[in-house]
Amino acid sequence: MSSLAFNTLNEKQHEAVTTLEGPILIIAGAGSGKTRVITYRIANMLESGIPQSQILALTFTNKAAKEMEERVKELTGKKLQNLTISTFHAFGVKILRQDIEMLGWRSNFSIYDDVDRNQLIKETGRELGFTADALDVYKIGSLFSNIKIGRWDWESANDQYRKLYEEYQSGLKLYNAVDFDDLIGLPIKLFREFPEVLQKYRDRYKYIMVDEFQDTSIQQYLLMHAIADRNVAVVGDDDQSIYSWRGANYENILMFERDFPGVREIRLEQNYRSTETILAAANGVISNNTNRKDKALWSGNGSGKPIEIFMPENESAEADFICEMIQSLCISEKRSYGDFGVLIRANTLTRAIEEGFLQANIPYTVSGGTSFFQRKEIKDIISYLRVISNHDDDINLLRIINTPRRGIGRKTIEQINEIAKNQKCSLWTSINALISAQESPLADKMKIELESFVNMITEQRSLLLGGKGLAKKVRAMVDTVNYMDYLMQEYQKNEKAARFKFLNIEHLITSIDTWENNPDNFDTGLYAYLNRITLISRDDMEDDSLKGKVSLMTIHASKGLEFPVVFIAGAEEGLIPHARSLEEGDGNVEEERRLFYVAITRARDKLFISACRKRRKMQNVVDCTPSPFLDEIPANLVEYHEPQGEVSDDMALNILASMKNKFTM
DNA sequence: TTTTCTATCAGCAAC
DNA sequence: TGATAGAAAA
Repeated sequence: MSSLAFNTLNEKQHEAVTTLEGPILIIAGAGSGKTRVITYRIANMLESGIPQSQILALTFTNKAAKEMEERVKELTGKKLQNLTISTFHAFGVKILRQDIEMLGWRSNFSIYDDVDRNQLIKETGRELGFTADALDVYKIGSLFSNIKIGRWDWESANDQYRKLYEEYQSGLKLYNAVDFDDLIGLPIKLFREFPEVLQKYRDRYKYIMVDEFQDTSIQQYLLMHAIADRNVAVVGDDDQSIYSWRGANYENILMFERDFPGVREIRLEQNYRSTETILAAANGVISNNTNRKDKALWSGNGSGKPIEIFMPENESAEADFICEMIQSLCISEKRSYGDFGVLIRANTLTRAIEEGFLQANIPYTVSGGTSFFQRKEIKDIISYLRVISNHDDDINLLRIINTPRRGIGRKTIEQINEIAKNQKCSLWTSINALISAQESPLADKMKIELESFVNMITEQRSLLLGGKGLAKKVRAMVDTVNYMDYLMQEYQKNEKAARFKFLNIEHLITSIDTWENNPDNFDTGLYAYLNRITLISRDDMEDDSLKGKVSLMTIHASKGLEFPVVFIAGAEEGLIPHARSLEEGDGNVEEERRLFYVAITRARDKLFISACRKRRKMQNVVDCTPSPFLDEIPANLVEYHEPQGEVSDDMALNILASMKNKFTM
């Protein structure tokens, strides 16, 4: 008898969980128990005797992958050593580490994130003699990305950057590095050119699942399609497609039906998450979209409380409002801080709200934005590790060669670069050539500096690559390079900042420690660690730290999550829909609406929305209008709190007191 | 030649 | 507000 509690599934869910053979398309509305269906389905496969090694589940975020794995582990009580649950990108890395040598890279290649990529574009562009205004790396970066993911081609794009693109590509190869888009693109290339490699994967994976299918790009679809035989289950919801700017293409659903004949479609339409009020609001909004599959999402959770819309004077009043609400709900409804999610459209909006939290002493975590791993001090340390593991990684070498300051400045680097360019070699090789050259153009002093840098890296390499205890060794390395002294010196005038950065590094080392002591982790080497962290952009390093804290994040980052109480802050025209999306055409407005829909449907019990009347933008204060989407919420579900005009402090306190009263009843 | 200081510019979403 | 490029100072 199966130990799985199938009786807790509804009829449709049950169908999805027990249909293991053949292609299926699961249309899963918001809150319809999608994650549950996927985890039960995997557990069911395992119970039916399908070996772990044959199962491949692809997700969008690390968070989702991790959560899925944990839930399957709970359900089955098994060790999951051979089960592959990973993000598309992590799966790509896995393939490339195995076989990238066939494409001319070495298997210890570095993975460049956007910052690294833009840096490389800038360097390459300068060499090619682009002027500063033609070298908008942000734009060029996204152009290149769009080319790589197959959204644009050179016919339609701006040709003047074509040469730069080619140089950029050969730069990557020279430095033994790949960028994020390559993590999907190169495996496809590998499969095309070396069918025997593809066959390995086709032989292994017999059951494939894809989560958030509406957000997969054409390339990701192709990667999946290359491996898949016919037992493929894709799960998605076209109303929650919010990544078209990253190449998501909901026409993949049509392609899927074409490429896999006999698709069985299963619709999950019962929402288990939200109150009827919240769901009706969401449905009211999304029904304004023309381009969608019609759906009848319903909830049996009772009508619940009305949605409240506030119009604070400015962003700091908004922050105060959110803080007050959270604190009064903690008392009146015995909520804990972990019950709240505060959602925003753009990372720049976090500041005011964070300040509010700090002032009110409310514990919180921010995810997305300048994530932990994007912080300068963390990137520096990671750059050391990357150069230690891959000497030819020029971008990371440049980052650290003079950090902390070693007196190796622009002129010296130019000379190194010159040699590298002439010899078509990496900077590392070029430095070594300079050191051992008899007649060198460099001053002796510089030679000594460079030599000690090279020796330090080489020494660290032999230390870090052998044996156990990575965390300890990293700490020793940080000491060896005197990084802490460097911080103190650089931030003399701002001791707080220095202390903060100091702590971040401690944090990093602790996280390495927990990582290597995790019993589920069999490879605790440096490569494995670097492998893992390049793909983590959100701070899902410590799960337990999330408990008891208010979550502050972008709407994009909130996908797949839920909170008992949700605040949507900054619901203003120009933010949602974002001003940029209006410039680009009306398809984008529909995506903005879907984004707003995703935000609403994160809420279980109660939803607050706020739209400021004025907001600081850059240096000046701008008048704001509420988002037009607010009018699309049926009026009977909403309590509007109109602005009172200028409110004196006394009055504000009174209003607060009465609000608190209302919630203590 | 390298470091430090000052002025200027620009800001959507993420693996 | 932060990052970055160019100018002045060491």
